[in-house]
Amino acid sequence: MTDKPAAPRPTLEAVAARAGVSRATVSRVVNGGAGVTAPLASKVMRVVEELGYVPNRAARSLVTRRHDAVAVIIAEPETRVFTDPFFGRQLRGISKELTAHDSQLVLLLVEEKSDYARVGRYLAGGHVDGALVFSVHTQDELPAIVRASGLPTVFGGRPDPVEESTPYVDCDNRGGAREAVRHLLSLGRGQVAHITGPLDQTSAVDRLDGYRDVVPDADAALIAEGDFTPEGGERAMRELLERSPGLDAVFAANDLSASGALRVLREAGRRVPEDVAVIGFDDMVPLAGRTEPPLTTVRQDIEEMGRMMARLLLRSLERGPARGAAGPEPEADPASIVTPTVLVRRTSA
Amino acid sequence: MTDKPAAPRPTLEAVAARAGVSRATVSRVVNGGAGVTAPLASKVMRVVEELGYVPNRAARSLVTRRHDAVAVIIAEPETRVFTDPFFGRQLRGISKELTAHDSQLVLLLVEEKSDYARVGRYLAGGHVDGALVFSVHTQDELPAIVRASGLPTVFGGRPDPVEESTPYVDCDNRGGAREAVRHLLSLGRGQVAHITGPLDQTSAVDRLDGYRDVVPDADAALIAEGDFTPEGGERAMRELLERSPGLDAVFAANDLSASGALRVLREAGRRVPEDVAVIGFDDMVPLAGRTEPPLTTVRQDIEEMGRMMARLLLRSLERGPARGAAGPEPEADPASIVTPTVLVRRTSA
DNA sequence: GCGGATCCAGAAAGCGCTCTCATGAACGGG
DNA sequence: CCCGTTCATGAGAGCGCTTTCTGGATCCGC
Repeated sequence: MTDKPAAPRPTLEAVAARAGVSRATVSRVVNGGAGVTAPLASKVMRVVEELGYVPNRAARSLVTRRHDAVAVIIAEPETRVFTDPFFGRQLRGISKELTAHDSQLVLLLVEEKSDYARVGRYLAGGHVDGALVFSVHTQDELPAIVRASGLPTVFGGRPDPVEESTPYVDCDNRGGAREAVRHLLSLGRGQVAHITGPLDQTSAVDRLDGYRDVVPDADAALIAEGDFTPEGGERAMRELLERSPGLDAVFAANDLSASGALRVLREAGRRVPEDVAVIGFDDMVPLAGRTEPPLTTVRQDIEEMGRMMARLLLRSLERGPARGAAGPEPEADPASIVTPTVLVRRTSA
Repeated sequence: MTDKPAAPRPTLEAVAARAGVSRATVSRVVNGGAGVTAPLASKVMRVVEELGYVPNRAARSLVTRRHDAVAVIIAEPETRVFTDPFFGRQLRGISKELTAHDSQLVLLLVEEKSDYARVGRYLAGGHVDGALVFSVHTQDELPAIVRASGLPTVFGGRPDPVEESTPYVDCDNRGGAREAVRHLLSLGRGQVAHITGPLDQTSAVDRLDGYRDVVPDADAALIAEGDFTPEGGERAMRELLERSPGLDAVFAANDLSASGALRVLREAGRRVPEDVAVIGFDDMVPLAGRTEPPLTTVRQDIEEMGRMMARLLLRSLERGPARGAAGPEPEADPASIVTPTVLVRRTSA
């Protein structure tokens, strides 16, 4: 009838008593064992094992002021978040890196502006050691809110404007776009159109810039604004066909728009790639390989980007969070990272 | 030159001093203000506001033994995790619900069996109040490990075997499958084939069972094993075409396999839906609406399932975690929830 | 108008841990 | 063989908070 009295988890005290040493010694052993003689250390370890002792994180961070936890903030109102495996892949990279450093991942999903205050409060509350923030919209208030917390931060995707103090990790949107357009040119296409993404996102702007780098004198009629959705891609493609019936290639700012473009081209009786070559961006799984025809696209290593974000953050944490001016070697802030992209050739171009 | 001395966050003590009351009073106000006279309370609140006081969670949980945090454990070796927006959508539902209850979401991504021990340790370490676990494989050790922690838990997807003590939330896989197959029958199809998922996952088994419920006497040649991937779907479809050339309908266990089946059917010169009707499962965005032709499929409300998992867990937390036998009203454990599915008709069937 | 019940506020004891500091043993040099 | 070091260990303070317990004021009924 009487249950076990809820098996109280063993404390440092308990381990110390059982091993016949002081709490301080057990603490030292648990934290790496520096300055404890081997025989004593192994004795303590045995007791730790035996009792199944696990340190109480709350007690520990109360005194160390470290939490071994970082917040991952994903702010995306509805669209894209998780429609697209993008964030998932990124999370995976982050998780791997954090786990390796014995840090926890606290996930904060933000959907509405009204959540911003909550996030700010949480960060200011000092429950985590740092933050990884996904902010893709220009003129977003989130970066400022996060900065106000004073927490070491790394952005995913280039924020706008860029602040020297907070590094970011992004793929080479501009370079990837250039490569895509150059490839279309190398195929002998003379009228390369571009379907942009929503231009309030830096990635969309950068891809457009890359396109312009290669065809600086492109007719404005060859550029149509999309929104990273299949429907937007369809709309843009229809526009383009009307304005520039002679086009023979399309570079879409992402795979989703490209899939929409593909559909419209098919309906219009244009063969891909014979009449019109198409290239997307992202190499989105499982979409890109399953379109009709399979999509040539620019791939970014999303998981690796996540891992880099975490690595960057952890490194700045090691150097002590927000160290004052007293720090001996200023040791430059870790710089932002731009990862390379690679053109994946399939059938559409 | 001299930086501000790192602006120490105000403590309860500071607020108390400033408001001219004791720490205890401030604590009471911060935690709801029960038993404090209105004028005093509002005075304290003003100071809290003024100083931007945020309680230190570590200190609080040290004494309350609550953490206002829930672990979300996603165990999927490579495949599917985040290739598929499934978990992302689920996370969103969970996040919304937890946020509303002021709880944190600690994400634990598990890739290999070797990570299981780490998870077990983390849970046993008592850093979270409960756990939400995604466990779809039969005979997986994870459920046992999680149960060993003694933490209140809710599973996502029916675990196998089911334990009375830990509820789960799943969609009505079997019922959804039945509806799909019945729909095919109602279209006048007489030879309905089935491409299964990997049969070590309960969802795949349940969908197969649903298929069998409707066509109990189906020829074994009409069933081919897939693995929830497009490639598996292609393989299975080819097999089926060879074994049962007369088939006129296919129910694929998920949209990904259905997309593979579609491709093989097209190559084989079978028109969809005229010659062969096809139905998938999941209503996976953005795939299902973009296949050729658009896929008829069984939709499950993933986000809602996530929200329900969180709600179930929070409810059992409110009733006190792992209350002993002394609890006055046993108040039945929250029961598992099976959410309904809905058939989404597009073009393929 | 007095005694007892009621209620609000404060004092103080920890929660489990880390870390500084003091202590004493072991050691080596003169 | 003694003294100054060095180094491993233990004692104890305290991180910021909640919560019991207690004191004192207020209120009610008789």
